[in-house]
Amino acid sequence: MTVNERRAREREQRHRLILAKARALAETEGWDAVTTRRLSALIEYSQPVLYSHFRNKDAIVAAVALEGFAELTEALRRARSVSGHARGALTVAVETYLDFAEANPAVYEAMFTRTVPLPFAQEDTPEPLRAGFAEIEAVVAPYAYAHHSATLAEVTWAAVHGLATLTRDHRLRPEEHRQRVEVLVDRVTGRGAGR
Amino acid sequence: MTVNERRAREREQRHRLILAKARALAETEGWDAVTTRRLSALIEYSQPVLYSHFRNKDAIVAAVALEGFAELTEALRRARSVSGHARGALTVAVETYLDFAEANPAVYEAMFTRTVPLPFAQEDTPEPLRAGFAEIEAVVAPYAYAHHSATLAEVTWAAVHGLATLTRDHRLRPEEHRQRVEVLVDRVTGRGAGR
DNA sequence: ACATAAAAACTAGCGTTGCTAGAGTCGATC
DNA sequence: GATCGACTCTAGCAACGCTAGTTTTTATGT
Repeated sequence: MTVNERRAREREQRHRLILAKARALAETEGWDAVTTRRLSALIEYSQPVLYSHFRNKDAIVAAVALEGFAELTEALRRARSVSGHARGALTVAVETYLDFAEANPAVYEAMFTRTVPLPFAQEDTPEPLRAGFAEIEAVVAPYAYAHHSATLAEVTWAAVHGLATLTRDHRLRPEEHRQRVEVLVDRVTGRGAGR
Repeated sequence: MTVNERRAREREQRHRLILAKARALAETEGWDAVTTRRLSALIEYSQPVLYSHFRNKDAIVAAVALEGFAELTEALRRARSVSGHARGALTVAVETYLDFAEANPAVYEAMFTRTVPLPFAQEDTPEPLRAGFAEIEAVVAPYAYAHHSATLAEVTWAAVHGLATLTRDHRLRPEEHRQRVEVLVDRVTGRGAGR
């Protein structure tokens, strides 16, 4: 059975190679450049090999997206573990999120814009997605007050996600980035009236 | 010269027909179904006719997006004119925005997700876009406090836009929609701490 | 009324896309 | 060393956005 084990290992390796090449190509030239022909050339196999690993091209994008969720979640977790008191923690979390989106635009696009139908907010939500939301909830929980922390987490997530996409599409004034983060943190923490 | 005038009128009519059919098809079957062949069949002309009206397919999507901005702006303007005091006005504005996104998913996709490069937040921003942002700014201005109203407007826009897209992609708990709007309005108005 | 020139719309086709059927090759096992 | 199964490749399909070149239509001048 050791032969089959080696084969499985090699398949696994090639699986990761496909995702790595797809991701790299998407980051450098955009997702439109990620065609099955170019991708198969990059991995040095013929096109049909791709289809022995993934059902179709969308499944490749979805796999890259899932990687992205795991990485973003890990970045948020790390940020939360090193930052001190609560308000600073929220600022760091927001900046971490926005930095990730800016540093990995293609991955972020796969996660949200290329709207691959990943199951969210329901029974069969993949663990990385659930964990990512839990990170956001943890960092805003101190400010939920009368509301549920999950609801505040959803609204905060929406705001940060909105900033990420609108910034990416150059629809906000670039020089005001810092102020926007400040306003966002102020309002989420309930310091809106400037007390 | 009256002949040319008639021709220009007919061209204008066909121009609108193309946009109307493209929009309708996108809303019923999604933008992937809007191919140049299907669209040309719908307007009962051959494909090249499309290219005498628009540079390419993306230009058609962009034109639909611009229509959408004008309509959304008008909806916000109307909402603001009928709603009473400021806090209620913000709630109505948010609901109007989210209703528009939900009622016209394909148009909203053209406006934001199909990231057609429309010039934003700079010199040559088209009027409908500028006017739309002005509507948002007007409704949040009373709560800017120490900050600039434009900055609060950007953050608020991001939050509402985030809610619109995350809701569309089923990434938020559907039954909590109302609570999210309430939390959002609370925080934007600076009532976060529950005063 | 008819010929002519210009304007408009069509047919046909190019290169590229995602995906797949069927042929071919390689390697482990008896 | 032959055989059979697993794996990979070549070749090609239908559909895509877009365009060159031809045909048809339409307004004008005699």
